[in-house]
Amino acid sequence: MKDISRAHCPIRRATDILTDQWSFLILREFFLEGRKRRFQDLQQELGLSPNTLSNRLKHLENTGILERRLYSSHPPRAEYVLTEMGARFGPVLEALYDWGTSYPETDKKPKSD
Amino acid sequence: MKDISRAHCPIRRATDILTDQWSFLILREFFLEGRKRRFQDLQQELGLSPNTLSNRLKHLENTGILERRLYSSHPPRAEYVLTEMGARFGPVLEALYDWGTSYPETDKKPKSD
DNA sequence: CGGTATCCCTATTGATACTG
DNA sequence: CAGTATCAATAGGGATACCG
Repeated sequence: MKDISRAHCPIRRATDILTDQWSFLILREFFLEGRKRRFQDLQQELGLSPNTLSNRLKHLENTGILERRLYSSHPPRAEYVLTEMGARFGPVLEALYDWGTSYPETDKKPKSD
Repeated sequence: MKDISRAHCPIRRATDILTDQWSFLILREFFLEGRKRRFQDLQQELGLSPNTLSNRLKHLENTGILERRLYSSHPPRAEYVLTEMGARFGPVLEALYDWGTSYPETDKKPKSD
């Protein structure tokens, strides 16, 4: 592994933004389903409450990972798209996917402590 | 990006285990500082309270990512080491490191929403 | 359709003191 | 040294109803 310094650590910067229950999974939808996602799409795909989704989307917007585009307000039509920074997140998800794939499903149980 | 299905998604498996504030950063110490870490090392390196560290270490132990080795109880001497599964986490941290490196420090502020 | 507004619950975290 | 015990604050999250 390359030189990772603790001061201003890039991993710390990443986890400060992303370590809630949903952010990784929201971003995953953009790589799995398409670059443009709508509020209702995400809600159905992920099965989370609208207020939670709203909070997380705003957070990802404020941190420059997603961009919100409002096309009409009546009826409302909004789309969320990955920014440059958001698009660069693909390799992280791939690495996480690979790791998760090799995680044993049965002999160790997540969240059971 | 490869085929990522939502049912039994490996990324979901990963985030179920790791999306708290500290787990990524604890694991990072094992790649940055060495494969064997002691309780006090981690506490000083990360600057978290002992109960929080204790909780997270137990969680990582229960999920098969770290192994705890107790060598003597008086004075106590314990070491935490990466399991096979834990060692495979390196690429994820590297990808996250790369992403974090390209994250702009100034124009967008994490955790400020 | 794309959200807000409430209400409420729980997990995570910090601070601090203490123990074998 | 390696934790545990308490106490308390707070952020994340679910459920539900509602709004423009």
